[in-house]
Amino acid sequence: MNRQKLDSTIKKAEQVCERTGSRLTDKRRDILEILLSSENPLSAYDISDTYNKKAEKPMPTMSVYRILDFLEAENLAHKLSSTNKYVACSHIDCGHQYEIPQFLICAECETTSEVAVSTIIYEELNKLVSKAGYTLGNSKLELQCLCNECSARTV
Amino acid sequence: MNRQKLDSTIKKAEQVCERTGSRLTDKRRDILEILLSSENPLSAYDISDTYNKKAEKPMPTMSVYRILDFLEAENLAHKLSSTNKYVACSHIDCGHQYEIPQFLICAECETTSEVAVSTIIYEELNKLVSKAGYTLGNSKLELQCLCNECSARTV
DNA sequence: ATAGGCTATGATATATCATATCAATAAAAG
DNA sequence: CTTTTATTGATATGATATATCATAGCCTAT
Repeated sequence: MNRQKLDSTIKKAEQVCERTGSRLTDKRRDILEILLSSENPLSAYDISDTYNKKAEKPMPTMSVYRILDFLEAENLAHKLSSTNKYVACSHIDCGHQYEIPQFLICAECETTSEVAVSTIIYEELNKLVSKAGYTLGNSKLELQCLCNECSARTV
Repeated sequence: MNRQKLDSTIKKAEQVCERTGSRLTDKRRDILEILLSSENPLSAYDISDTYNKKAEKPMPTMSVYRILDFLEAENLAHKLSSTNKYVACSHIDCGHQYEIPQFLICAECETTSEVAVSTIIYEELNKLVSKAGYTLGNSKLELQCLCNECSARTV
């Protein structure tokens, strides 16, 4: 992500926080920037390593976890539970309504795309879930895939 | 799961292993039985605790992990990555073709149901995935839900 | 039957991921 | 400016998981 895009995304993120009455502090912004700048999902320890390489004052990983919790609560970041890693939300810019996010994760290189679940999938899932005696909650979908590059390599 | 059902499921599991040229050893069978007998998903450490309560000779958790890997490879068990817990496959008995398993996990009590993904969902997912430049791999779907009981309680 | 190879398990260490708790500091509100 | 609340730091610990090397059990062929 280039600097200009990054700045505008951060600005959007600040607005999101304003609306919920929370604050995007310097450290929170730094962590969000690290996520936005990364091609791939990062673990909490990856993030604190990255942060600490640049910062004068190191941040303990425990603070990173807290900040990640905050970013998740604001829907600015997501945790991928299949890999225990974190990504920035891809839709901060577009001020989207919150939908079920779906992650396509390359099993080889971990490249990850976030797309919204299509209405038809959502409806079908809902049917299935209620037939089984459950109510659908705030779910994320994580799909193990191969990206085209890795797919080509492994042929 | 009652004893009779359990025994017939284990027998099926043995056949599955025979077909792949692997062995369902005593310990592997014991672990599978623990999973089959449990209402809820269990962590590897839960499993070794359960095992060690009954066994004369305790099994180290590391062996449990190895056995879980084996059971997963044979599709006799699944790992739920959203909770880091393990469940027996619900479809050992029916000798099903392997399909995308979908887990409905109650966010309150962890009660879990396994259902197969409907064809329509599968097709829609495939479309989405290829449009995004990926190929769908061996995925599982995990949905955070509320079961009817917990749903009633929290109203 | 037994020697050799293969599979399965045990034992130990260590890596990785995450939460709890209490103290210190910074920001907001009165 | 001082009280209150939100944020961050520091330390300890818990929970989950892998790596590695050693040992034991089992198959198969001579």
